[in-house]
Amino acid sequence: MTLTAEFFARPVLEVAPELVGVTLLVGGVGGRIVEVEAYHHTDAAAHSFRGPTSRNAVMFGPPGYAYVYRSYGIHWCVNFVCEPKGSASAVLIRAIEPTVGLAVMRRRRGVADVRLLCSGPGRVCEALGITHAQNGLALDEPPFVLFARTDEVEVIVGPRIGITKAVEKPWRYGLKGSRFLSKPFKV
DNA sequence: TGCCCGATTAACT
DNA sequence: GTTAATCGGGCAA
Repeated sequence: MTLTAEFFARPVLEVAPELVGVTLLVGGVGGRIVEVEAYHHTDAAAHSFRGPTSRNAVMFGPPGYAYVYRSYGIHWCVNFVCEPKGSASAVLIRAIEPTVGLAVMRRRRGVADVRLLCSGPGRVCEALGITHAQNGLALDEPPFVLFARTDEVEVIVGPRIGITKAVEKPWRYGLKGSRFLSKPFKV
């Protein structure tokens, strides 16, 4: 079962934990999402907090689209836009358990260790070949494919990583016990 | 226009 | 543990 736009047209705090365990492929390469973070437009840490700009325009559009931005001038990071159009809320994909296209991902990343392929938002984009070229593309059309969870998963919650505003909000979600998290969750 | 800083990563000591 | 790489957004002047 693949995910469609309706899946994303709900509150971001509801969608984010449900993305843990979902399989993401880009151009036939990817794996199971094990870590995400939610960003809401009323949240000082969100790019959309200060209103629309050319960079974050996709966040202000309809749900079910990819928002890709450049991080620290070096890396790409990918978000899935949620909620009704205009809410400007999205889920950052922070880590994936690589399952499909291991050889392609190893070549793109230049590392052999499977645990280092997709454990971090910049690493996910490099391994899956996501760049500015995918900004604004629909998540239910090629090159994107999203497969719904097939089993129940246990999701753990904690504060988000790498931000300086709204640090206390527990809007990071992870797959319990996964070896592929970007950082461990505090017990 | 200029300056500071960031939803990061890898390579250092 | 610290720091360089590298650039666009946001804000002050």
